[in-house]
Amino acid sequence: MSVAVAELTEVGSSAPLSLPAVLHALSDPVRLSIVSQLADGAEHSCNSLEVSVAKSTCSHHFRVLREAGVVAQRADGKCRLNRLQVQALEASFPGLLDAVLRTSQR
Amino acid sequence: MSVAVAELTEVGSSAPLSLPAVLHALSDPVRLSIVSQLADGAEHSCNSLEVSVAKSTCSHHFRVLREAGVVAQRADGKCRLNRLQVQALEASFPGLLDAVLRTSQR
DNA sequence: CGTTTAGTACGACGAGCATCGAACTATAGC
DNA sequence: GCTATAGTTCGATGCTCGTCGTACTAAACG
Repeated sequence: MSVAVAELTEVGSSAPLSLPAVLHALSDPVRLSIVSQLADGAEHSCNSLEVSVAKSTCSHHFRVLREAGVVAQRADGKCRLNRLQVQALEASFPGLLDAVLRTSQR
Repeated sequence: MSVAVAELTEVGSSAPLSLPAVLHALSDPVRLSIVSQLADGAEHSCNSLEVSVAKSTCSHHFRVLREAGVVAQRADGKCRLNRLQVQALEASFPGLLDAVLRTSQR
């Protein structure tokens, strides 16, 4: 079982982006909090975010977000920098991210 | 086991409306299809909608949608008429329903 | 090289979910 | 009253999910 080459440098930029998958990714409070903290447009490492779960659980949530195409991850030294896939989401589901962020950030 | 009185006339108009719950309700393809078919603003009975699952499964999905505050149900003769809770959703999560419907209806 | 730091992968566990068929309730029509 | 129609409720089943601890990988720092 070989791993896609792209996964080593950049993940999350070429998925079909299914609406149910995106909605499911956003339907968990922890993941919603992550997305909310990523909404400043900057890149954040995993542990620079405030999450209330164990490290492995956090990694799991990032994977769900990645596989749904909500976030992208980039290796930087010993950190992984995450950022919201704003443009891709906006292209597939215009207005959705804004609507979610507007109410979850409050 | 007594049933709440309100359930016989009207359900779904006084819930706190949690964003994760709404997103979860919308994250299932069958429920997304139901919501999409309800998007004309009219009331539809359960079996007037095109769903690909058994009657009991359909009933289950309507319950999830109801409990999340996405739809409301009203008894009418031997039918239950369902309608989208457009105003309540718009009040709590402005733009969300539009964003979801715009892409799921296509 | 050894150690710390950042994150992933792997089971494991318990809870929840989508699905079904069958039984039940209630309304409508004959 | 009987029957058909419309939904709900009730297990049961199998899958998925969120959570955790532990083990692992890889980069940085001494």
